[in-house]
Formats: sequence, structure tokens, C-alpha cells
Amino acid sequence: MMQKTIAAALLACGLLAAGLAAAGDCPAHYVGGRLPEIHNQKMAAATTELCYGVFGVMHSGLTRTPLWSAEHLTADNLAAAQDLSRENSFHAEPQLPAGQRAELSDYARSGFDRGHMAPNGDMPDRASQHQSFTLANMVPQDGDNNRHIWAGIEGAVRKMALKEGDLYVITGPAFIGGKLQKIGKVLVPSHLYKVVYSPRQRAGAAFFIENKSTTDYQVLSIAELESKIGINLLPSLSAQQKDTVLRLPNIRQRKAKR
DNA sequence: CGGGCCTCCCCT
DNA sequence: AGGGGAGGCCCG
Repeated sequence: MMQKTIAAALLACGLLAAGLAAAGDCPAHYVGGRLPEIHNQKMAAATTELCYGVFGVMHSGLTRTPLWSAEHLTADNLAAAQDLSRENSFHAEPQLPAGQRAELSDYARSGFDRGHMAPNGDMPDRASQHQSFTLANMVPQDGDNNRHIWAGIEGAVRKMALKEGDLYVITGPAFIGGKLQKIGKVLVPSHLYKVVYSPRQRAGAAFFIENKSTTDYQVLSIAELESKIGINLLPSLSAQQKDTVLRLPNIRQRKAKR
């Protein structure tokens, strides 16, 4: 059976370097085929676009995390994902130079989870699933956050995509504030976001949450989120579209103990 | 409304 | 390989 090879991905990266940067290497994963634009110059340094089967990430060699991970969720792929059991295969990203990438040792006994940006639960086949376990798709995430409220957000977005038929999703970290923690050489994000864009409704919105044990989260417009993180995530949208807040499902608050 | 079961994140 | 917590969901 034919499968997309790493060699093909590397070739595409070469084409990117040759001048197709506006669309990026994997336009199929992006709304309108447009690559997000990083406006903060410091964040733009040492970035590498990595394209995988059903998602693409922009990796930062400074934070040693993705800055975003972009997916086009479809009902068909999600149906396939539901039939795929989880097989863990956390690994450092071989396409990245050692001086830029996270290693398993950075996360080991760090107290933080290796939190997927593009979630395992979205992956429709074994190859994509394995790709999702690259550390280029991970950030150090508070364990309680990741396993509870964040898992709830991911599940709600999958459910919404099944209902809508398809959905574009961009997930990533935010590094806000002066006292950011590191585990090994990996920067720990202060917040996490997940953008949901519905092509059918031509509108989007974002979950925004602190990277800590909490059940509180915010729903922001695309414009508000972009201003917080300094990235134009959806260059193909009009200003008006970025101000229109798509209705997102409510995520269940934790049941009070008694 | 309550209990049992399954799914979904992970860790050491 | 083994362990764990919480939310979703179905059923009575």
C-alpha cells in the first residue's frame, strides 16, 4: 500500500523555501489555503513548518514547541478515528535539528503532561496517529487541565465537527507574561487556545484557557485571540468575520465534590 | 436521577 | 505493563 513518505514531505519543504511561503506547504490544512502569519518578530525566528497527513504545525526552535497546529476535521475522518485504538508513540521530531527540538528527556518527570495540540482522538489512521505523537505537536501542559477540561474541549469540538460536516481547527500555546517556566529546554506556555472555524457558517471563535488546573475558560473572537498571541491565524478572513463569534458548545464544569 | 460502563487524556 | 481520574452516555 502506498503511503505518503517523509521524503515527499522534505521535498515539499524545499518547494516552500523556494518561495511558496504564502500558501505554506500544506494548504489543505488551512482555512482558504492560507498559512498563518506571525507578527511578533522574536517568535518568527527559528520556525519550521512541518506537514503531516491530516495536520500541519509551525514549530518554534526557541520555545521548542509548536506555535500552532492546524487541522481540517471532516466527519469521515472522525468516524475513522473513533474506530482507532490509541497507541502511544511519543518521539522527538527527526526532521528538526537537535538544537531546536524537544526531547523526551525534557518532559520526563517534569511534572507536566505531553499535551497534544492536534489530538490523538482526531487521527483517522495509524500513520497519522503516529505523526500526532511527535513532540513537534506537543506542549508541556498541566496534567489536570489536559486530562479534564481540555479533553472536554477536544471532545466537544469533535462532536461539533460531526454535526457541521467539517471544521477547521487551529490549536496552540500562548506565552504571556514575564516569568515563564522551562522544563529542560522547553518553554512552558502560560495559556492554550483552540480556534474553531465553520466554513458553513463562515464564522469562528476560540477557546482560551490558562495552562493550569482549572475549569475556567474564555470564548474569544478570532480577532481578540489573534491580538493576544500576535499571530494572524486566519489571513483569508475579513475583519468583520473575525469579529463575529461562532457559538461554541459549553464545556461542562467540574462537578463539585460532596 | 442514580449507577455502571466506556472513552479520553496521560503517568511511572 | 499497570494504574488513574473525570466526563459522556446509556440504562433502569
